[in-house]
Amino acid sequence: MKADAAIDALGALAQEHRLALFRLLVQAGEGGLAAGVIAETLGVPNSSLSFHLAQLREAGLVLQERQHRSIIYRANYPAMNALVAYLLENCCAGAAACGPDAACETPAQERKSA
Amino acid sequence: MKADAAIDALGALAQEHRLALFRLLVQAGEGGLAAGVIAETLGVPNSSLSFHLAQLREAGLVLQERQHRSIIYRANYPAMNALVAYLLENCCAGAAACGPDAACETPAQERKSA
DNA sequence: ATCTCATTTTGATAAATCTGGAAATAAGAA
DNA sequence: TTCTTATTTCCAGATTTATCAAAATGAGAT
Repeated sequence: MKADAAIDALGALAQEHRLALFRLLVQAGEGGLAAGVIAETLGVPNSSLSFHLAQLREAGLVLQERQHRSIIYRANYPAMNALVAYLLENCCAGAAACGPDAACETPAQERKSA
Repeated sequence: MKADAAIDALGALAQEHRLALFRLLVQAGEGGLAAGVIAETLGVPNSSLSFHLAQLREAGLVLQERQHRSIIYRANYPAMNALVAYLLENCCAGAAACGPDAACETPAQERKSA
């Protein structure tokens, strides 16, 4: 992952409605949710929600697919994984000094290849 | 972690210089780096860097400590861990459907308690 | 073809953010 | 104290972002 992509993704998540929206999709799983359902769940006007969905989609964090009359959105898990990996890259220069709270313990290192 | 804190952290990271700065500190490890060293490394004017350091500090992502004439900044690893955990919370509603690229495999779940 | 529902685009306004020089502050050195 | 170095605060302007009603689009249903 390149810096620009990470900035886009982080910026997309750094907003009240979009963060709630993304977490909603993350928790919804592979089935995803229709735009209208999301708007109602979050209590956001359709036009605003559409704007935020577009931001997340342009950032690569969500995928969209038409299903009958609705458009289904779902979280792009690999993209989220790549973002986390980017943040933790080369954490602590590999030093053992990272400690248990350092976020760069073994699981995080594995995440790099995801 | 609450939504507001996560938004602050994500917003702090969603900027070219701050993302480079944070990653620099993450890779620098517990020793941290002086503000001046960071400014020179990133090629950013002092006043701008100070602004960005303050953003990251207010978001809780970096810690500062005076050392002689310099002020040393270092990454707040537990805060970063909490942010990642917040994003992955209740991923896929615990369904096995997450798959290998779902970012919510076992290591991610462990992250929640960090 | 027409009707209806679901979603997106438009457009205008309001609010927040980034930038960097100059001045101010903080703390050790001479 | 005075000098020097390190960092932050102030300021103004330029850029980006959020909001949402209204109009436009898209795709089944009748």
